[in-house]
Amino acid sequence: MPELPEVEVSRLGIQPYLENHQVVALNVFQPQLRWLIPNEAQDLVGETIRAVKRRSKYLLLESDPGTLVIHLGMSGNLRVLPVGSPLVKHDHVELITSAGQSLRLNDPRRFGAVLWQTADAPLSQLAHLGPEPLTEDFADDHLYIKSRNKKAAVKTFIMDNRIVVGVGNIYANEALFMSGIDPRRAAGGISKARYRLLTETIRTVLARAIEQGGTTLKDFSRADGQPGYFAQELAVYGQGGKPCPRCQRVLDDIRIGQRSTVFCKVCQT
DNA sequence: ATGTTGACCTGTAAGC
DNA sequence: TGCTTACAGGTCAACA
Repeated sequence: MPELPEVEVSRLGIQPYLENHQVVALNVFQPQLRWLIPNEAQDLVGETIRAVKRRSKYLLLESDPGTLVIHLGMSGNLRVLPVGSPLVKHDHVELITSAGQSLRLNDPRRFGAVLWQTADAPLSQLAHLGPEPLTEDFADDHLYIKSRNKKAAVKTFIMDNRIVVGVGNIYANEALFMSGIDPRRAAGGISKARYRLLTETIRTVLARAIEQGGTTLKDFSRADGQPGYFAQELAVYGQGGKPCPRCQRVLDDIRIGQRSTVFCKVCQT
């Protein structure tokens, strides 16, 4: 569900309620998410959350003894509510702060995760991630250099977290359309100039989506329950069979790596 | 090594 | 009205 913009919107929404606040309780109603929630996560109770950060699509609640790591998977959502608000179906975890707020993780499909990381036990999930697309680490020629001799489709390539993080299916489709690149092309056969354009497009589309509060397709919402408004700016995602916004030809809807891929055979080469 | 596929799980919509 | 199938924002392990 959430790609980088939606995770960042969630981070911005929960940060004021968590940062510099003490954790009073971590209540687990369903420990079996993507992985079993470790008992060590209870080490957060009694600690002060020093910072709320993000790496890739992982949210990081940092305290002195360790970091609570939250991933929203495909259907996860975070809300901040007053303590005692009624639980709803698929509320799996709640974190209660000394300010009387309850952070709720709701995740119908349970592909999300809650993990605990310490200096002694770094998480493998965070170990081999590529650069953050909205920082200097995502260099202009990074994609070009990494793609040489790669035969996989360029869409699969930019969705690979080892190459660059945070580009999920929505924004991969959008960025490739905006760059005029056919998503089926082998990553290794694309020019340096086109990768520079794609790099810039990935930066701008992600930043724009964050500005708009993310993309709400069905169930994503901000921590205050409000939807994001980027869905109305989507050019191709979910628009298969409709006219291309640029040339009016019918948009193709195919599968690449088991993910729906929408593109224009005229505008994307 | 690289590329591809199945698996995890629930909800919803479409087709018969 | 059912029942079955396909698909959905992600990622990881197991294969060829």
